[in-house]
Amino acid sequence: MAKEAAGRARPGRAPAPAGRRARPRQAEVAGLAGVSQATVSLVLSGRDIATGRPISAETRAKVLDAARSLGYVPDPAASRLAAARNNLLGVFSFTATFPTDVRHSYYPFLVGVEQEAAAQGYDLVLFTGSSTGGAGARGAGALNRVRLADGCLFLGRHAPADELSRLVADGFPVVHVGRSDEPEGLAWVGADYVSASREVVAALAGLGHRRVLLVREDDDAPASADRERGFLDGLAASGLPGGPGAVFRSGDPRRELTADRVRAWLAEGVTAFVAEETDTGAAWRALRAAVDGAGLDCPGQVSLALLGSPPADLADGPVPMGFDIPRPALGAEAVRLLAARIAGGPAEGTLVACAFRPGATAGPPATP
Amino acid sequence: MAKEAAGRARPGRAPAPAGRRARPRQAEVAGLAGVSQATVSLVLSGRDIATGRPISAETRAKVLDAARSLGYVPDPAASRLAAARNNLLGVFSFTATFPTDVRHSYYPFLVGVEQEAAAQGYDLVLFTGSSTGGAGARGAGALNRVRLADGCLFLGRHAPADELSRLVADGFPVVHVGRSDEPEGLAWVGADYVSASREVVAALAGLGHRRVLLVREDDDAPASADRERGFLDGLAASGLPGGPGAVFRSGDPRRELTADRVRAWLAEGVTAFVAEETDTGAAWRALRAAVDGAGLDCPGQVSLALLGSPPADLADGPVPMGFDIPRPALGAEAVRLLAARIAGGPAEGTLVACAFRPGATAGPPATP
DNA sequence: CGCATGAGGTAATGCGCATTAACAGCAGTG
DNA sequence: CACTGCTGTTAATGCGCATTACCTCATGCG
Repeated sequence: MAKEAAGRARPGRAPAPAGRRARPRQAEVAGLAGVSQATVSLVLSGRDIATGRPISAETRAKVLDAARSLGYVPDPAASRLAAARNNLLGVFSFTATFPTDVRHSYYPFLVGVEQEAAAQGYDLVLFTGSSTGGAGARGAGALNRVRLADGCLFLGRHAPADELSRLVADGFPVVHVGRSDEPEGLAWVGADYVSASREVVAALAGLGHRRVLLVREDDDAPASADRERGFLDGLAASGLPGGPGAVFRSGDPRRELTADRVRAWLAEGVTAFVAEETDTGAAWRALRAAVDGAGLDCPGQVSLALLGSPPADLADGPVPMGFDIPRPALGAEAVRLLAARIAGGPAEGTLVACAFRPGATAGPPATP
Repeated sequence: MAKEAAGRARPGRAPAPAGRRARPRQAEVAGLAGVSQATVSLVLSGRDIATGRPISAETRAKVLDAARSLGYVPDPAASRLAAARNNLLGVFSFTATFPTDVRHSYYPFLVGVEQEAAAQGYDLVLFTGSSTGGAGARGAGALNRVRLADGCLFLGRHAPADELSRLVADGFPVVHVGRSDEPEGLAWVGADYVSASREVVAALAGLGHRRVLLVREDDDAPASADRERGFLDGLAASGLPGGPGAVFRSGDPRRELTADRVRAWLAEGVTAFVAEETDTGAAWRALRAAVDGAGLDCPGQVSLALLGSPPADLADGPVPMGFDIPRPALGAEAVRLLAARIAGGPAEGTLVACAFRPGATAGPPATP
C-alpha cells in the first residue's frame, strides 16, 4: 500500500462522534513505555504469568507505570470482541402477566440469578418486553435476540417449544427454569413438586385425614402435572383413595368451585383440601372463597393446604400448610447450570427440593 | 491440517472454544443471500434508506430472508466497537444492602425502566454485583464495565462522584436516579422531595399544629437534605418556628430517640412529628417505637407523618400521612433522559412530583 | 458519439484488543 | 563452532461490524 500519510481520504470510521475521545488505548501506553502494544496487552491482562509467558519485571513496571499515568482503562467492547465471548447471560420470561403480578414470582428468581451470575463473573441482559409479555416477546424470531448473550435463561410455565428448539439445535446454551421435556435436549432446573406434594399429603394423612381432594387449574403445565402426580402418589403411599375422583379441575365455567359443592364434598367424607399454586393463585383463591362462603372454620371443620407459597396479596391470612419454592436457589442453580453449558457441559435436568411448611390451616379432621 | 489456501500459518484467534457453535455473522448471511457483507450491513441497519443509499427491494428481501432463516443477531460488542452503539442500556446500583431490602426499593424502579426501555427499543444490561455490593462493584475501574452499553443508569443514594466523573468527562451518557450535584455535568432525575415535604408540613399546619419536629437520619444524601429543606420551607410558609431546633438527627448513640424524649417534646408544645424515609426506614422505625413506648395515641395525642412510603414490613400499621415516590415513573423518566443523552441531548436534571398521601396518622392537635 | 448521471452494489479499511508465530539475544552442549 | 534450548519481545492477524471510496452497468442528453 502506498500513499496513506498523504492526503488520501481513508474509509472506515468517521472522525469520532464529537466529545468521545481522550480515552487512551494500549497503543498509547505502549508508546509511553517504549514497548509494543502486544506487550501491554500481556502485562495488563496478567496473561504473561498465567500462560507462562515470560515478561521481565522491568518491562512490567514500565508498562504499569505508563498505564497508570495515562489513566488507561480497557475498552470492554474490544476485549469482548477479541475474546469471542461477552460475559453476558440473557434472561427471558414467558410469564405473560402484568408487572404488578410478575413482581412476586419473577423477582425472587432474579435475586438468586443475580447473585450467582455475579459470583460467576457474568452480567445480565434483561430482554425487555419479555417479562411484561409486551411487544418484545411477540413475533417469530423474537427469541433470536437472546443470541446476543453467551447463553440464556428462560422463565415461565409455557415455553414455546418450537422457538426454543431452534436455539437448542444450534447449540446455543439455554437453561429453562421449570421442568420441561418439550424441546428435546433442553437443560432445565425445576422444583421437586412431586416430592413436596407427596410430603404435604403425608402430613395430612398423619393428622388423620382419610379423604383429601386436590383442586387444580385446568391448565397443562408440567408444574401442575407434577403436583398432581405427587398428590396421587402421596394418597397411594398412605393407603388413601385416589383416582380421578380425588382431583377437581377448576376453571371450567360449568364446574365452578362453590360453597355448596364444598358442603357436598364434606358430606361425602372429604375432610381436607389441597390447592395448587400458580402465578395467578386462582385455585387457592377459589378454594378459600368457597370454604369461607360455606362458613366453615379452618382448621376446625376443614383442613386446607397449598402446594406452593400464597400470593402476596393473601399474605395476611393464616399461613397455609404447604411448601415453599426456593426461588432464589432455583435461580442460582440455573445460572450454575448455564455457566456449565457455556463451558461445554451437558444439557441435564436438575431438581431442587422445596421446604415443607406446617402452617396453621391443617389440623385433625372434625369428628362428626 | 494441510496448509490451506496459501499455506501460511495464521495467527489470531484459536479455532473457537469447543462446543460453542459460532453465531451466524453478516458474512454468512451475505453468502446465503448472494451479496456482500457490506450490503447486509446496510440493509439490516436500515442505513440504506436513512442515508439515501439505494438498495433494490429484491436485494433487501433476499438479505432479510437469509438473516431470518439463519437466526442472525448482531454482536453487540462488534457493533459497539465499529459504530459506538448497540441498543443496550446499563443499570448499575450503588445501594449496598442485602437483597431482601433491595427488593423493595430497587425493583419498583426497574419496572418503570423496563417498560420505557422496551418502548424505546433498548434491552437492559444489569451489572451484577452492583445492587448486592458484591465483587463486581469493587475496585477502581469497576464502573468501566458499563461502557459496554450505549449509556447507563445509576441508582443509589451515595454515588461515588470520582468514578462517575470520569465517565461523564469522557462523554459517556449517564443518568443518575436521584438528585445529585456531585459530578459536574451529571444528568439526573429525582423526586421533588422539597415540594412534597413542604406539602406535608402545610397539611399539618392546616390541621392546626403549631410546633412540628423533623426526625431525620444522620446522613448527608441529597435526598435527606431536600426533605429537610422542604420541611423548613413549609414551616416558614405557615409561619411556624423553624431553625435547628425543629430538626432532630437520629443515629448518634448519644442522641437516641426515646419515649422520654418524645414526652419532653410534647411538654414543650410539639404536637406533630415528621420522619424521613430512607432505604432502611430507620428514622420512621425509631419514631414509631418511641411514640408507642410513650404509650401515646396516634393521631389522638400526637400526629405523625412520613416523608416517603413506609417500608414493606411495616405495611400493616395505619397508613401514615406523607407522600409516595413514583418510582416506576422515575425509572421511566430516567430512561427517556438517557435515550435523549445518547442522541446527543443535554445533561439536565429533572424533578418528578410525588403524590401526597393523607393517611390516617394525623389529626388536629390535642388540646391539653 | 462522448460523456455526465444515477442506480445498485462491492472492496477495503479500521475500531481496540488478544493471540501467536517468529525473531533476537544469549547461555550451555557435543 | 554450528546447534539447540531458553527467555523476552514484537509483528502480524482477526474478532464482527460500519463506513465510504470506488466500481459497473444502464440510460439520458447535447
